[in-house]
Amino acid sequence: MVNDLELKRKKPLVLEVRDELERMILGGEVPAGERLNEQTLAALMGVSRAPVREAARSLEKDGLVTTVANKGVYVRKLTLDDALELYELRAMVFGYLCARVAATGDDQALADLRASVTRMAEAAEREDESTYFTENLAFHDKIAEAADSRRVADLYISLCKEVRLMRLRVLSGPLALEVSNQEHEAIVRAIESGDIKAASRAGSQHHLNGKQRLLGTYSRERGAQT
Amino acid sequence: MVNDLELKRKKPLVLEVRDELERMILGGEVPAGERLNEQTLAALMGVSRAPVREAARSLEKDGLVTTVANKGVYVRKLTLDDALELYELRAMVFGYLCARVAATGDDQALADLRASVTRMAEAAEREDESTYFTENLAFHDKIAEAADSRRVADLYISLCKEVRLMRLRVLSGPLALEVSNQEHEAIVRAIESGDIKAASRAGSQHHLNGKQRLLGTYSRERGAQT
DNA sequence: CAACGAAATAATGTTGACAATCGACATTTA
DNA sequence: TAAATGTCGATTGTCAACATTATTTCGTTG
Repeated sequence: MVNDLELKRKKPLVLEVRDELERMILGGEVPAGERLNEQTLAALMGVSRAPVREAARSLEKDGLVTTVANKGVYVRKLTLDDALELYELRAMVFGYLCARVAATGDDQALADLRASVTRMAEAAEREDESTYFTENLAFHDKIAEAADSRRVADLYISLCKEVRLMRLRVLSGPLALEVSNQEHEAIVRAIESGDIKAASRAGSQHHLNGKQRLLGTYSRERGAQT
Repeated sequence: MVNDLELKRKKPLVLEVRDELERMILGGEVPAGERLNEQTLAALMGVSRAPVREAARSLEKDGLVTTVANKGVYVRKLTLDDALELYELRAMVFGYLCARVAATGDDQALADLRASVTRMAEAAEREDESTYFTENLAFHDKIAEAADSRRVADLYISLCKEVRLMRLRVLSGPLALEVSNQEHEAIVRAIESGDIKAASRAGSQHHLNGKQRLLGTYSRERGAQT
């Protein structure tokens, strides 16, 4: 029975640990630059050091931590320049993904994307930033999946997590949500029309605009500080 | 018992194992699709299973192997479509790297690149494919380094290794070497002139041309077979 | 009192052993 | 005979102990 299998879902231990560590890092429970102590974490989760070690190495491949030989693994600390580079890289990769979806996209995936944009529009209307944030992540994941290119999709998802290390709040204020979702709308429209180049451009532009929003946020903060 | 590996223990053991595995895979000693047996490899290198395991996980992040739970790690087998995607992805990333070098490149790096192109020209003249192959890899690595963006450079180098999984010989014949190096020449010239967009275009085009050469190779082989 | 160095401490790196899991083969049964 | 099931062997997953390396502490010395 299917239900039985789902009930006793037994993910490999290392994946459990990995997800927990990722949650702690992206959730901000452990600050950037902090060292992850293997045996402390192992004791905390009630497992041995081996799975923790392996999970940490797995996170390294996603760029969330950096490993220093004989010293340990540290939560990666991004500089502004690092973040800007990530935005540009993401823009390229996302443009590629959008182009692929436009070229090969099936109707089901397209309908999902449409529905997602609608939900985000509603969340933006309500100024519900939390819901918008979650749905926004899901929207981008959907495009990555629909592009049917595991290698590139994994890369893109990894880049998105990496950016989240900075714990930015560039999408705040009702106007920002509105503007951001208009870009989503443009992406979906380009994909629907099957215009590959337009889809690529719309996808890239979305993250390049995000980069500009980030720069705006920083210069504003800097102006407020001084 | 003392072993060769134990003597040169300057580098972390896992890196030694990693490099050895990578050499075996890229060198074609273990065929694509083959499973890597942990304890066999451990015994072969005179170490325990843990470093082998960790090295294998490290190779997974570079896309050289895939891991199946409770079954083991397998040398990744690329389809033609996979390879074509990799070429496009590489083209984007390499274009970005070239643009960065053009924007920030220091004179020393530029001189190195020039010298590298000269050496490749000489190798092409002699029809020395082996030397050209090695120098070609070094040339691309140099650009990745000079771009001063560890994250993207690592990605690019990783993508190049991944492509090598297919063990293609698209660069064979004196004409191919000549043409390929003309593209290198164009890249260096664009970088020297500081023209960022031209550098990006030249870099991308280089790998897109490589993709076309690959397609040509395949259709020719297919034609010969049938 | 500052500076150097050695011992103590704590962390990671490595190892071999044990447990869990999967695939293959043999056995049973309808 | 063929399908279902039980058992076995091999391999990965996990663990606790040991070795090595980095850091800290504290005493000695100039």
